[in-house]
Amino acid sequence: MDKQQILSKNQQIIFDIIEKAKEPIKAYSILFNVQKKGIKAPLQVYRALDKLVEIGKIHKIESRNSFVACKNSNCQISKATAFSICESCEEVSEISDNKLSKYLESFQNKAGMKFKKYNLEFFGLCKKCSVK
Amino acid sequence: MDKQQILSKNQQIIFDIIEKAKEPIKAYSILFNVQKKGIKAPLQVYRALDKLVEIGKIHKIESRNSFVACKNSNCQISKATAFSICESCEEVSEISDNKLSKYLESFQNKAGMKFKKYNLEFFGLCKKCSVK
DNA sequence: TACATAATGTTATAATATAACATTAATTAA
DNA sequence: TTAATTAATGTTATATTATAACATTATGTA
Ligand SMILES: [Zn+2]
Ligand SMILES: [Zn+2]
Ligand SMILES: [Zn+2]
Ligand SMILES: [Zn+2]
Repeated sequence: MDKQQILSKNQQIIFDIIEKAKEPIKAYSILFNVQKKGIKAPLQVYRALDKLVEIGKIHKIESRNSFVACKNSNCQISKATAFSICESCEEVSEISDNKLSKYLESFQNKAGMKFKKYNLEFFGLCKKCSVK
Repeated sequence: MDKQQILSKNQQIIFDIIEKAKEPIKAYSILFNVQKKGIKAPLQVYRALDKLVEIGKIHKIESRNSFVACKNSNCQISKATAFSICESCEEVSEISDNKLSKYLESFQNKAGMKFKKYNLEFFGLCKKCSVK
């Protein structure tokens, strides 16, 4: 429940950038943004990203290779994530829907595999783009 | 409903390899496999992959950057896909579950965005790996 | 045939991500 | 409070994934 976590220097710098960004942001765009702060190598960015994903402060949008800050207090440490993605303007929102997450968390496939995690990405046109 | 489609030479070669593979296969692994058949450049592979995804003969496993043949006659032209992924052995299966797809196809988020497509990836341990 | 569209071939390069190894900082436990 | 352990950082090089740009050939259609 409690996501509180002390971030290291690089983790904090990189998290701040992702949180301030209004749209998903890519690793090398983050790298470009933090070079003035002394983070010079891709690996420094990727390590911070890995950790931030692990502790659920950010999520990776897999279909876009980009990252967003978590907007959802109950996506249990990044184990259950759902997003809507506009295929026109690329706007991404994290979906917070209790019924949906309950449904997916309890989903059992025929092979009886027990799931620990899921990621769901919906694609379509956002309201703005669908009137154009 | 009818996925029948005549494939071009490169598309057929690449589809055959993906279909024969028992596990998800990556673009450059496909490239390696088809070099003896005269397909020499990444772009030739990626173009065939794009087309095969578009017509629903294969799907991309986004979290793995790999491709599998569709095993499911009713995942309407790749618009609605769900997979289970074992985090230990990386086995991937396409989930075919009518209730799940009905549920997700009719899902409406709060922003009222109309979805045309979704992709869902479940992660866990397959039966084999969970007894280890 | 002629026109349009789809697919192919080719070279170069962009974008995304990790390996390997050395060093420093923070945490834990004797 | 020091030693041991673990987490984070720094750095260089390289691996992996994907697309741009342009020329050519094949296929479908009027
Ligand atoms: Zn979240
Ligand atoms: Zn939009
Ligand atoms: Zn399918
Ligand atoms: Zn397994």
